[in-house]
Amino acid sequence: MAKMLNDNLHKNIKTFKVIQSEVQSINRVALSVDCVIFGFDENKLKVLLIRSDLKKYQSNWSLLGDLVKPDEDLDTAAYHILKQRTGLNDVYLEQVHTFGDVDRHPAGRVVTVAYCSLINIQHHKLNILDNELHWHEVESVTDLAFDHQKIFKNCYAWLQKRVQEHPLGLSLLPSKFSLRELQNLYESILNIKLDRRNFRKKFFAMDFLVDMGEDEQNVPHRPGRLYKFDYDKYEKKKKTWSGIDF
Amino acid sequence: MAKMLNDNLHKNIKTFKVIQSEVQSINRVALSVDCVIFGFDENKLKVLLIRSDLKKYQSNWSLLGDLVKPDEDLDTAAYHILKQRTGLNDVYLEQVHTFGDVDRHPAGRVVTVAYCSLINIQHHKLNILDNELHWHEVESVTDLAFDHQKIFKNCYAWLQKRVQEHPLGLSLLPSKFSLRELQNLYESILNIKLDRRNFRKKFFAMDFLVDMGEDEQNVPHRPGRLYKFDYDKYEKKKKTWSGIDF
DNA sequence: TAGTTTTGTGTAAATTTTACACATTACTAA
DNA sequence: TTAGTAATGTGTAAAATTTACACAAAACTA
Repeated sequence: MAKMLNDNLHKNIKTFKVIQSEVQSINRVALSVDCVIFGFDENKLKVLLIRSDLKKYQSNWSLLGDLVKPDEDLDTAAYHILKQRTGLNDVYLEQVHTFGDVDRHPAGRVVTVAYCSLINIQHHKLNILDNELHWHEVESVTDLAFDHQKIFKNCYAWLQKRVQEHPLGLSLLPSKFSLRELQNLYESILNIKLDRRNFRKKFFAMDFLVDMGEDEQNVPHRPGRLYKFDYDKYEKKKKTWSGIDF
Repeated sequence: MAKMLNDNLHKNIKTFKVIQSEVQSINRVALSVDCVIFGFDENKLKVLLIRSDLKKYQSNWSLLGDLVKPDEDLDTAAYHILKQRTGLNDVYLEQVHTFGDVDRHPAGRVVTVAYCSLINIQHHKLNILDNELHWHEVESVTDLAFDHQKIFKNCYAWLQKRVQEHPLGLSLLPSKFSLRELQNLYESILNIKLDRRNFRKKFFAMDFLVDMGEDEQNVPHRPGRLYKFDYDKYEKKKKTWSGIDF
């Protein structure tokens, strides 16, 4: 019995060493994170891009990314990029997909984890002019560097789907917003027109909007009422069953 | 002008070399794929697990995974695992999430990309007894090795959501199935009871079921009609707008 | 003060979802 | 053969949700 335990122990140690050597040796790849940072301005959905490191003076834009350090969690690495580029702290960030085709990057095997982030475009302004950063309308994003066009397309599709089932889209607006702003947001993201009365009815029925008792300022027309979104209430009510439908 | 081009060229080459050295040197991690393989048998949703490599004789199960080779695409690596473990070729496989916390694996930094796979449990039978593989009811899956419990939980939740909006669940059934089997499947995955008449009405209304003109065999009661799912039709009709609802 | 633009509101029709029961079929066991 | 069992197959009425649609009021502009 003691022998058997001993055997097992040796076997375990041996197996562990095999795994450890595999992990430490040749079977390793470079890992990066790329952030698709969405913003909303002038009633347009926009994405933050940077001039590609490579071919710096050609017209190739790319997503904001960086290599993941060996002592850095994936999510942390993505947050770092956001912090560094936008100066923002509490942003909506969600992992979307990992792209790992062998030949996706010219510098060798680099696997990249794509994140989507949604920020209120008013809140930063900084760190933009310094660098080679620019906001681009999503419709006009073409010819990104590497496989970034594919990554972007994937993330944009993800957003269009996600925004219908989760209130993440509201991260693109100021914390106080009018129903018109909200509707414009959805219309821009989804690229559709919605009926104004039905849109309101829908959102009021969800019962997550809190009337702020204030109206819009400085609009050249009748000002609309301002609301905020009650995330706590949403978290409590979150539904798991939406019905089979495809 | 020629000088400027030359400068740019040098700058590009320099930048490229910096990136290349970063990619090739220290900033690398081991990468694995882990497959959550779902099956459906005896009206239960099941998952295929293997005894952990480490602690081989303790009761620790783990997901099926392997390191990704430097010349292997991620999806390919996941397919390899399925092929190797189940002998199956054309299985439903989809990437779900990447787990990359620094300390998630005892053997060092290993980032893992989780895939979900859905297979028809009848079709393999093979490669099971040879190894330390077993089908486990999803409800009784606890204490998986490493962070596999977390990965499994994430993938199971993903399946419950995904199955409501996409017909991937049908991959768990034989190609010809009765409506009872289909309903049992949904009830098991979602852990709910559904009204039989409304369930039928729903599926017939979707209009993707093709009547095979055959009935069930060897059932100890009145046999039900067999149908298959028309994937081509589904692909054409796929909806993008499901309505804002959360 | 007239014109422009946008807000805020309700209702009727159509569609979808829900709840619910009974006759029929095939097998099993006495 | 027959009674019992277990599942199939089917329809309808009520409730809830979604859709289409128009006009008065508010704020600004010229």
